[in-house]
Formats: sequence, structure tokens, C-alpha cells
Amino acid sequence: MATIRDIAKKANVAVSTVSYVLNNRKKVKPETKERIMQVIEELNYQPRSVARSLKTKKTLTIGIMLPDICNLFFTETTRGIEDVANKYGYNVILCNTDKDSKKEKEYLNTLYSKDIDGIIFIGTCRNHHIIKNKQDTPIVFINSKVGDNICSVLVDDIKGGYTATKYLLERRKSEVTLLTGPLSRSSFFERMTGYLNALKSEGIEYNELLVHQCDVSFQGGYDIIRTIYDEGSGIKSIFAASDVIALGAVRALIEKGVRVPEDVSVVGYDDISIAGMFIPSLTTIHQPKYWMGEKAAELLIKRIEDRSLKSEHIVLEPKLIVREST
Amino acid sequence: MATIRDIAKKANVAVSTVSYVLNNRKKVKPETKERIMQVIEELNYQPRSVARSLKTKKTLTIGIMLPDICNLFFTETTRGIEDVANKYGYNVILCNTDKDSKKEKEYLNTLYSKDIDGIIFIGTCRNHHIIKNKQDTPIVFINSKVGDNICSVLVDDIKGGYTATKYLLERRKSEVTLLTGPLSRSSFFERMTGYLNALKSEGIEYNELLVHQCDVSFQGGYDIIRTIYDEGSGIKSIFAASDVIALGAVRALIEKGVRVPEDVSVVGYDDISIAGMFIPSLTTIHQPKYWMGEKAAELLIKRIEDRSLKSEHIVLEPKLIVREST
DNA sequence: CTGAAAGCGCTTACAG
DNA sequence: CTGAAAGCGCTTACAG
Repeated sequence: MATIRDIAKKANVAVSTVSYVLNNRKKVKPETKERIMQVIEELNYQPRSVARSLKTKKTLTIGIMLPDICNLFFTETTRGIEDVANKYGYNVILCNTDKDSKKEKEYLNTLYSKDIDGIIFIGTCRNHHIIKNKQDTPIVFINSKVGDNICSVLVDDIKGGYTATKYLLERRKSEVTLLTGPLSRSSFFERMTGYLNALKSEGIEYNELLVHQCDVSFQGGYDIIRTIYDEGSGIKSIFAASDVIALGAVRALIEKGVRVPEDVSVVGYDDISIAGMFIPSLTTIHQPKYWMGEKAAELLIKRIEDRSLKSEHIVLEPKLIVREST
Repeated sequence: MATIRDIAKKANVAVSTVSYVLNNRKKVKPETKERIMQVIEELNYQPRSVARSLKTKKTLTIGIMLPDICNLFFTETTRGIEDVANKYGYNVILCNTDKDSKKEKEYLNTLYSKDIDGIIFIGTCRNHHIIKNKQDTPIVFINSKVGDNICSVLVDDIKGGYTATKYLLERRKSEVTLLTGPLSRSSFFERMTGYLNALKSEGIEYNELLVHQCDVSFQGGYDIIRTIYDEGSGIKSIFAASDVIALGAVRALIEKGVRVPEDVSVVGYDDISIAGMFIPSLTTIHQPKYWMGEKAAELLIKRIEDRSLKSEHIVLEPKLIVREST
């Protein structure tokens, strides 16, 4: 591997001059520059980032912390982040935390020890004692708000939960079963808040028997419906706070001989890519996942490159997409 | 930020001694060690990886190159890679190449300039001029074989294509429509080879009108079916070389009033997570995606840590999972 | 068992 | 416009 010294020697200049050319930080005489460029080409020279980083303390790398890349919501968001990062010359380190705070802590330490320039958190829990007391690495949260002084990109989940529930109530005027993920995640907590608001606005009493927590997965939705039916309860309509839960639920309903939407209407949340292809296709609250990733990466990189920027909070309006399941 | 010198000074030892403790490379007197540890704790010291990397040329980071993390096949595999990487103390840089060879080249250069310790390629194209002439960074391919001297983890796609097609032929004794992704990707090429072999074994003439290339996505499968029907052709049974294509196709068939499986049987490939939940659930060729990721990461890391290891090729048997769509 | 010193490959004031 | 030199924060022979 050629180093900057090899280039300097061969081009008959000082290493500093080569460095100036590389980063075009100073005016270099055109001939000199050309000569250097040629040698660089010739020796197929590429600067080693670590050496540069040691000096500059910048690594052009950002971290993404999320529970599990396999969750379809996170996947698209990650893609959005990566695309923007790439555009600005950054790379992305992926960290699957499984919402395990030990893992989260370890990853965080590694990321810091690797001098990453910033971090994006998606779908993490509400208590972020972790990010306290850390240096001033820029941070952006997607889908959770942890404080005014930390950037966030989110959809108004309270409104989303409200919209979904209201829609069901207006169509059926009947009880709505809520299938939700862990309420410790702020997005689920808020969707439930929206659910409660909608009930209140219709003058309907909250019935806690209608609220079921389950794993945020196809299987989670599937299992919970089977459990409910096995217990002899029935269901009039469902608001599932996540599409994967919703689709698992639909499957279980149909296996039970329940027709969707004729017997039970189902509304999901997220609008994952399969939602429109499923049979029946799923009415759901759309989240601009890719866009949120892009936005978060832009916020982050702006703050990496200009530390004086204040934090921003981007809140999107949720959008109901009506399809066959209602 | 505390440095190793701060620790040394405060603990009244030389930096080298601190380094020895950090990496426990030499015997250090227990008391000295304890004293150092304490100071490290006290100052909340964490070594900077870049400095270490500059010297050791190791970064404990590997790269994953894949077309698009949103493709459900890649997602799970990536998760498998990341889990194993994490277990061994490595981080993972994610690169979405969109099969664009320019992007691929750029990413590759960045990865090399960042001194990553190894690379895993998933689902890339067949011509890998790119990886020639590069230094000796360990590399593993998932789902494509590029040469005896480069590790690979793959499912026997020829056999998979054969199994799927044979299964359809035996049940219906009739023509099988093949929906495939770009044949430039070796996995699709091989699945088609398997398809051809199955035809031959049943003494059926190959009919190129039955083979359709489409985008590897729900929409791709959906669109191609609509096109076929709009052209007035019919379909007896389908082997889709990817589950996403298959599911899009099923949706389009049902919209056309075609019943699955009564009128048309459909077999997919991959066994993505939604396959079992879809209505009808999808008969498909199972690929142990997570497992392949794990295996690839293990192969890679073993080679990073012991450069003398020869390349290995792991080939798995494909497994047909029969569900409702046939 | 411990320390002094060189060096990894860059960047960046500073001097000219 | 160009160069000599210090320094980023570690590791690692080498000497004792």
C-alpha cells in the first residue's frame, strides 16, 4: 500500500503539499498539482481514513440503532438513512439492539470508541438514561421524542391512533379491539392515547378487556387472535397498532372462519410494502418510512457539519389509507 | 476525553504498561494492574479505535454489500451477519448498491480506505471484475459463487428450481410459467436451469413464451401477471423464482378472478416471513436466510483472524415447503 | 515485570 | 505557493 510519503517522494514535493492537493485546502500550483495527481493515479494511492480520523476526529461514519432490521418498518427507514448518508459521503454502521438495554449500551460504547460522527435511533424505548452524560455527538431520534434538545422525526402517533379508531367507530359504531406492541415504546403508547381520545370523543367508555398487548410480528398478531377466540370472546373490529400485527390477525381471523371485512374490519399502522398486496389488502395509517430516514439523516449530517445548529423536531401528519380490510 | 497518557500519568506508570493491561498482552503485576484499572474507571477512559487501527491495521469492522436491504431476503441474512459479527466484537457497515456497478465500486473503495477487515457480498451480479486486483481482504459471497478461491455460502439453486418445477409438473402435468428476476444474477440463472432440467426430466419441450423476467418485488410480480392476462394468455401454474414476485402474482391472479390454488398453483422461492401468513399461504422453497448470514459471518471472521485458512464453499439443500397455494 | 522510544499515516499551524 | 515538523492516540519491539 502506497502512503502519502511515497507519493510525495515520487512527485518530488513535501507530504504536506500532497495533503493539500488531496483535500484541496490550499492553492497549489497547477503543474505541481497535476504531477501529484498523476503519481496518485500511478500508484493507485488511496488515503487511509483511520490516519485522517486520528487527526481530524471525524470518521464520516454514523451509527443506526434499532431493535431489529427485520421489522419492516425499520428496514425502509434504514434504507432512507443510508441513501442520504451515502450522498454526503458517510457510511452507516448497523446495530440491532433487540430493545435490550445492555446491548444498547455496549453498541453505544463501541460506536463512541470508533468515533462515529453521529447516531440515529429508531424505535427505542422511552427511558434514555443512556444518552445522558455522553459527549456532544449529534443524535437524531426517529419515532420517539426524548426531549426538546434532541432532534426527532416523527409522525403524530396520537393523531394516527385517533384517526384509525375514529374511522372504525364511525363505520361500525361498535367496540374496537386494540392490538398493540409494548406500551413502553412511545409510539405504541401514543397510538393508544389516540385510541382513547377517539373513544372519548364518541362518548364510549374505555374497556380494558379490549386492549391486548402482543409481540410486534406476524406471529404476535396471529397468536393473540387465536387466544382471544379460544377464550370465547368475539371481536367486532380491530385497530392493530402495527401492520405486521394486523396481518397476522387477519390470517387468524380467516382461519377461524371470520370474514374480513364483512364480519370484522381491520385497520393497521405503518403501511408496509405487503399491505397493499395482501388479500384482503389492508387499511392502514401510512408512515413515510423512507422519507423519515432521509430526513433524519439530513438533520444529523447538518448537525455534524455545523455543531451550532439547534435541535429540530419534525412532526408529520398521519394519513389513513383505505383498502379492502374495512 | 482522557487518553492513555492521562491514565499512565495518574497511575504513575508508562503508557506501554497501560496498553498491556488494556490488551492483556503481557503479565502485569496485579497491584499495578488494579491501580491502572481503577484510574481507567475513574476517568471513564475508553481507547480510541482509530488510533489503535492505525497501528494494527485492524478495525473490527466488516462491510455488507447488497442490492437493497428492503428486499426481504437480504434483511434476514443481514440480521444473521450482524448478530455473529457482534458476538465476535465486529461492527457492520451496510452498503446498498442497487446492483449498480458504479455504486458498488465506490462503496468498495470507501470500505477499503476505511480498512475494513472483510466484506460479505449478497445477491450481486455474476461478473466480479471488481474484486480482482484488490488486496487480500477476506471476502465471502452469499448466494453466488465467483470462483473456487472465494468463500461462498449458498443454496443449491439448480436443485431448488428443479424441485419446485418438478412438484408442479407432477401435480398438474401441465405447463409451468416461470417468473424470474434478472438472469444475470446467478441465483436466478440457476433456478431457471433447474426449471429446464425438470422439464427435460419429464420430457417436456421448453417453451420460451412461458418465461417472463420481471422486477424482484411485489409490484414486479403483480405487473407481469396483468401484462400476461392483458395479452390474452392464460396460465396453468407458476413457479416464481422469488416470493415477492410470487405474492404479487397471486394478488394479480385473484383480482383477475383466478382462484389460487384451484385454477392456478403457485410456488415461490425464499420463504420470506409473510409467506406463511399470506392468504393463501405460499408453497415455496425455503432458504435458511438467517442461518446463511450467520454462516457467512463465521467464515469471514475465521479468515480475518487466520489468514492462512483456505476458502470454503457451503452448499445447502433447498427444501420445499408445501402450503395452500398449491 | 516495567519503561523509553519509534512509528502507524495522515493534517495543520507555522515559517519562508 | 511549498516545506519541515509537530502531533493525533495508540501498539510494540527492545532494553533493562
